[in-house]
Amino acid sequence: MISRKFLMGRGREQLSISERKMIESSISSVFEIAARKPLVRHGESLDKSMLLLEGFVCRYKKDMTGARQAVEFHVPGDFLDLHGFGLKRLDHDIETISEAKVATFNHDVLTIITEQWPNLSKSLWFSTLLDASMHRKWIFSHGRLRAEGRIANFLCEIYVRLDMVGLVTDGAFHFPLTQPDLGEITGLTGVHVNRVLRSLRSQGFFAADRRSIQILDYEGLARLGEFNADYLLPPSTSAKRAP
Amino acid sequence: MISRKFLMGRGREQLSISERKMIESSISSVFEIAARKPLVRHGESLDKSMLLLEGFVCRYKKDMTGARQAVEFHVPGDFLDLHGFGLKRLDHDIETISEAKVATFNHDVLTIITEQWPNLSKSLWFSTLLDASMHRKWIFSHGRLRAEGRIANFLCEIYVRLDMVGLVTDGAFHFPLTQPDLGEITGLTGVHVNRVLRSLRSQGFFAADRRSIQILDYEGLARLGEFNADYLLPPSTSAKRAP
DNA sequence: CGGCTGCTTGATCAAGTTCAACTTTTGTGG
DNA sequence: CCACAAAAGTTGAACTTGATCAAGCAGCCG
Repeated sequence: MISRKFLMGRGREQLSISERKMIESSISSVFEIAARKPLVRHGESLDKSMLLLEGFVCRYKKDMTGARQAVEFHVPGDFLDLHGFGLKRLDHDIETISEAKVATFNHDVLTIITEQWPNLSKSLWFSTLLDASMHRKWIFSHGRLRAEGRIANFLCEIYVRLDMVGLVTDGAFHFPLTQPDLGEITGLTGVHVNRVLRSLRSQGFFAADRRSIQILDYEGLARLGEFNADYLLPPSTSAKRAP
Repeated sequence: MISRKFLMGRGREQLSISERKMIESSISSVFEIAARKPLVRHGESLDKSMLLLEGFVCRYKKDMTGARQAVEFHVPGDFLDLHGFGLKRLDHDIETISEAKVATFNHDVLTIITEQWPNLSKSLWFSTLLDASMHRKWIFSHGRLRAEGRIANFLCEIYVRLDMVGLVTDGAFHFPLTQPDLGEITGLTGVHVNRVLRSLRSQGFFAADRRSIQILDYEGLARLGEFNADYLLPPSTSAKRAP
């Protein structure tokens, strides 16, 4: 079922069988795309929205010099540009970080959902509210935390979000981000990310090999990064964290 | 009409007469509140949402030490906690900055709107998408701009948003924020805000008396703060900016 | 193989914080 | 309305964080 990870990561209301079927039948196409490719460019007009099925994707705003600030990091189960359904165009770019698999939903089908499927609509709205909640956490992180805290905070976020969609095994997960990527996310330079990562690694908070990370001390990272998963409103069945 | 500023600031779709009447009749109460008072505390469960009619309000996340990071600044016409309708509880606090006047909407009435008034629902959803868009601009500002740029950027934001709801006259507007307030918004200390403000003032970008600001060089501030009002998706009738 | 990108490390520099002191303004109670 | 306390505004000096500049090394892709 294509919507499975969406329901794991973003679903909070119970959906009926017919509602799930409606989601599945709303999909207009599924495609794969290589790493480091643009999915949406800011300002272009949109007539469909994309659900990420596999891989990692990031949204970016560019500064005057072309340097990028990431504004959201996406894991499987996330809609990538559902905001585009309401706004019709985006104020930022969307690009893959790893190779990815994506399902698309035409906006005219989403319009039918908003008109005839109130419970599903609410679920879509809810998903965009979660995006906003994640945005607020990033504002907090960038405004109040020092480099070490920001990085610890982001590691906690991705760990918890990947765990929600079943992509963490024994505290470890696939993590193909480069140090410059982390810099674009945390508002630091790649050089400084390098120094902080090493310090965190040497303190035993996590271990990393080429393309994956294992979290060794989630509690410690959460303390450093002042991280609390409540902002994700985790499904009530498991209000606990830190598996 | 109580929803007038909402329509000026957040309305993008044409609403019918009956839809406007529905909004007006959905209001359950209107109240006034003093400056520096809490409106919503994080985590508390919500059964109504508030529309700001007059005054300034801010949303905050607190760090470990109790220091606050503002995550959104609200002007008249903004819903303050519409996100609470979907999320049922907030991850942050909402507090008045000035004295304020607020209209409340019970969630059961909003539920009726989502079930029976698709066009109105979309308008409410759109308003929360604009909040997310503003959040993203703050992430960019905090992640990529230096102190001077961040402050210039915020001054542009508030100037444009207040202008949209008709609260700017000859480039001037009521502005009761203290320098520590600006620090909580921009992620800087009050001391540094002081130095930067003075530098901007002495360069002729704006003038300030006790409780108001007059923007003298919007273009210059926008350049400094890398500000572009597109992210607010201004009503198409006036895609122009910088009155 | 060659070149690009990322990773690593050191040295220097600049931005912004912290601490401290003092002045001005604002709000409150008598 | 005045006195006083609390908060905001201002300024300087020392200090810290992270950026910038620079250089060498290691993977990876074509």
